[in-house]
Amino acid sequence: MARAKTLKSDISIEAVLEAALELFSSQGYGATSMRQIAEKAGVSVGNIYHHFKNKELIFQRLLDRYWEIVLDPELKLNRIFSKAEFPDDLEDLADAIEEVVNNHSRKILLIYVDVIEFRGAHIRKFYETMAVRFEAQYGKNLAKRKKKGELTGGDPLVGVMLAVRWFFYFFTVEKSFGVPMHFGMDNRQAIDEFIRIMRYGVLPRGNDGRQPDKLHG
Amino acid sequence: MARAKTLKSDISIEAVLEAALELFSSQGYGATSMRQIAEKAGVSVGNIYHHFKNKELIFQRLLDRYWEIVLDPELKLNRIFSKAEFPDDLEDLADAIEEVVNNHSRKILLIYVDVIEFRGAHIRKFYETMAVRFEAQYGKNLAKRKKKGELTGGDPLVGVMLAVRWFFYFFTVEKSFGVPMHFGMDNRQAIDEFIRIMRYGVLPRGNDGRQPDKLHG
DNA sequence: CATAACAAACCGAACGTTCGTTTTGTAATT
DNA sequence: AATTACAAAACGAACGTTCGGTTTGTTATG
Repeated sequence: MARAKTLKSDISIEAVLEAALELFSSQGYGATSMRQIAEKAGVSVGNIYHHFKNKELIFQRLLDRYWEIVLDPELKLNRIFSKAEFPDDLEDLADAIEEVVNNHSRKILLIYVDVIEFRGAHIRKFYETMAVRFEAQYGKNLAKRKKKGELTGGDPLVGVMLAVRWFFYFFTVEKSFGVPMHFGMDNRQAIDEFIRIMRYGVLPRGNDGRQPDKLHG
Repeated sequence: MARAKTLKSDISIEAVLEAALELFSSQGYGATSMRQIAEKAGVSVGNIYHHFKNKELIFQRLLDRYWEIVLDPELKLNRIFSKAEFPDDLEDLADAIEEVVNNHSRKILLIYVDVIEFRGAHIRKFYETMAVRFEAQYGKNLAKRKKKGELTGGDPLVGVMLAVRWFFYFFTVEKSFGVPMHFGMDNRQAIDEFIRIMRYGVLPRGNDGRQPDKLHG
């Protein structure tokens, strides 16, 4: 099959996916009709079914695209991961995550749609394998730094994951929940505070007489 | 109007709200029909409209109930807030938040439904006033402790809000996203690590040569 | 090069249902 | 008798998917 046909298909498929992304992320999955998608994409309902077997496969495809993006080694965020310089990379992590959230906020909303309407069926694997992915990227280097006394506490991998997950969530609330400055300050300031807390904690250093490895109370 | 009529009404209203909560939190708002709610509640569609003007008011009512719960001064979590003992109260905060999330996970999912289907219209106020509420509870005591050198860094109120919001999010992912142990460890362990990081940070204390108030890089 | 056959892209109506809300009653309570 | 709780049918739509075509692009053939 030659190029013109492929091109026509690709254009229609892309229009359908784009329309569906906009509608699913602003109405939910079940409340979005195929007619709405068709109208928004500028194609017929029959044509959608020519390219996609059913509605759920459209949804699945959109989420798969998001996983492709966030797992792409060329993504700025993943390049920071591969350098494994935590906690020195916290500022860079925050910036890169803000960029991902700003560029892909609608796809991120699909995660919540999935949680509600599919009980997380299409996102489970990504979250279940999260710890393993971070271990693969940061494990070696963190172990080395811990051994050299450059990091303290328990498993430093938790620090990485906490920071990353938190930044994703924070920027999503700011952008998609419609509550900018929900910490009572602008993003930059809030991120600086988070980073400080993650690096140094909230308890003073030096003459506080408390041991870092002793749990309180 | 006397008691028997009120009782009948209350029973029906409660059944409708309970049915709607289950359906909205597992299907989304737009994909849940009034006939489904009626059937699940064991009443007629007409009867729902007798008690509620329209579908959205049911949804609104459910969220209002959640705000009532989380803002109730008698709630264990709010009693911890009122004592304002951060960061000593971190363990208690985590426990109380886990309890809220476990008891009200469906209502919490409505927040995400609102973000997607109503662009956060019914939840905005709660998040917008978050910082102010924390300031009212913790502001005075944190300022005192900071002045006495018991806390370090910038605004300690950020530490409280970070902890609380993070705990809510973490437990929600564990419970409602269907990915228990998504940090590669059980809840208890993960929470212990978070608390340690929030108190002491990930950088060692003592001979690290870095000043806590100096931003990195 | 022109043409016919073929395959894929595309369309819109139809199938068998379902929807939010209103209307018109009945039953129960006051 | 008046009011409230409740039910079921009706109003004016809308839905996921299939079906029976039409249109467009490609390939094979003379």
